[in-house]
Amino acid sequence: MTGTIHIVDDEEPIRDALSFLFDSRGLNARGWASGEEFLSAQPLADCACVILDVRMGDLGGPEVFERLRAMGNRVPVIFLTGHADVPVAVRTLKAGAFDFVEKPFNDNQIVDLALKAIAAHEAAEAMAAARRDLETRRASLSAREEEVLRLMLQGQLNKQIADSLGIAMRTVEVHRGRVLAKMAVRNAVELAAMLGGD
Amino acid sequence: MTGTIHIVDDEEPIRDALSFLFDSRGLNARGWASGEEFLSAQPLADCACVILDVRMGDLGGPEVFERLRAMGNRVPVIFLTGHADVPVAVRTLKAGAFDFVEKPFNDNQIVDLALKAIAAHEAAEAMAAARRDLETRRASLSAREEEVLRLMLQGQLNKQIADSLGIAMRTVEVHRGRVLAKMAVRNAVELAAMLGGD
DNA sequence: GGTATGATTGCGGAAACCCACAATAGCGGT
DNA sequence: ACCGCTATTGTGGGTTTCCGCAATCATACC
Repeated sequence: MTGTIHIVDDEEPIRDALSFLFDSRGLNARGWASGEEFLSAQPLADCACVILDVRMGDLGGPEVFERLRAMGNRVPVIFLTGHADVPVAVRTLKAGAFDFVEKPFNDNQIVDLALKAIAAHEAAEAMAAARRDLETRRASLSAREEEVLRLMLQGQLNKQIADSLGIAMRTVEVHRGRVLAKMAVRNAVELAAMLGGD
Repeated sequence: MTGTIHIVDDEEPIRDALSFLFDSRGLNARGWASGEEFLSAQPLADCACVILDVRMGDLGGPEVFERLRAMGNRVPVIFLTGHADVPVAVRTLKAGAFDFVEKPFNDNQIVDLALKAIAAHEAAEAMAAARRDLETRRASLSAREEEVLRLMLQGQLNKQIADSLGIAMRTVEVHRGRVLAKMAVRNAVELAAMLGGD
């Protein structure tokens, strides 16, 4: 496992307890006393998981969560709360939080949750990386090539594509060849299998 | 919009208020005084949306939800609760509930939520129906045809598939043709676009 | 024993795909 | 004017797909 578990809570005893807990399980953890402190500690590249207290001084957990997402960070977030705040729980979960736990929490449960979050995120990251790779490749296509790609994915024959675009079949063949090369696949089937119906 | 909005709550005033509310918006709604009553009113085929109170006599909302899911019903469920029960909210949302609302609720909010739930479910249903259609078709393939299908999706040529399976290319061609026919597509690209990397 | 289903293979051919080589043309930047 | 990039089209040819016609074989079921 790579990355650090970041604990953001304004109560030092909680931070210390969680830090100690994760350390004792061989997990790399670090505490922060406020949302501002955590967020300004850029870069947050080594985030494996973030544990956020809901109620903190200026910046509450949900706000920190929102800012993380706003800056494109997809790290899994587990909320801790000492108050039975259902609307906040619902909102954060629907916004993509991994879990929402009431204090006092169970040690094993929290560790388990963090591990699950990290595992799920890593799996999602692998998928996302593959997807980004495809997107990057696809972005390198010229406008015409992109058009041809779309029609290819609809299962159209070169001749039909040529008619749709009002160009010669030979031209379509050339575009098609370039598309396959740029997308790093050997044939249209592989391409369609990766891109699906997008 | 098709189907009825089912309201399951042991408090008659709430049922009546919600029924009246939905009726006044031109939505078809019906109330039930208990989970048992609702569940035993088979078939539940015309469910567009279910609104469940969390705490009810014998069978609580979460249990009703669980049973619905256990019997394969994917209808969107909105929970209502009079008590700030965070763990239940978290559990039900993670189990796929559409939303979790605290009483007292806002009339417009509830209607809006129900409409959103129904719209989302209908969209999901359309996707699921297409998927089921594919699954059904795929299930009609013979074992050999399924093998050939898999290798086709990997972008392998007939010759390579023939080598992989240790059979003649002509045989692969026959299987391939039958696969395309049974899956109701015109070529391998269409097939791959629908099935993706499955 | 008869029948049905599915796997297997061959022959031959039309249509489609893929590509190397070659050429023309427009557009934007130096 | 020259260069780089892209679109465009043609010729020719090897490869692959798709399919009709025909046949053999095994398994399972009546």
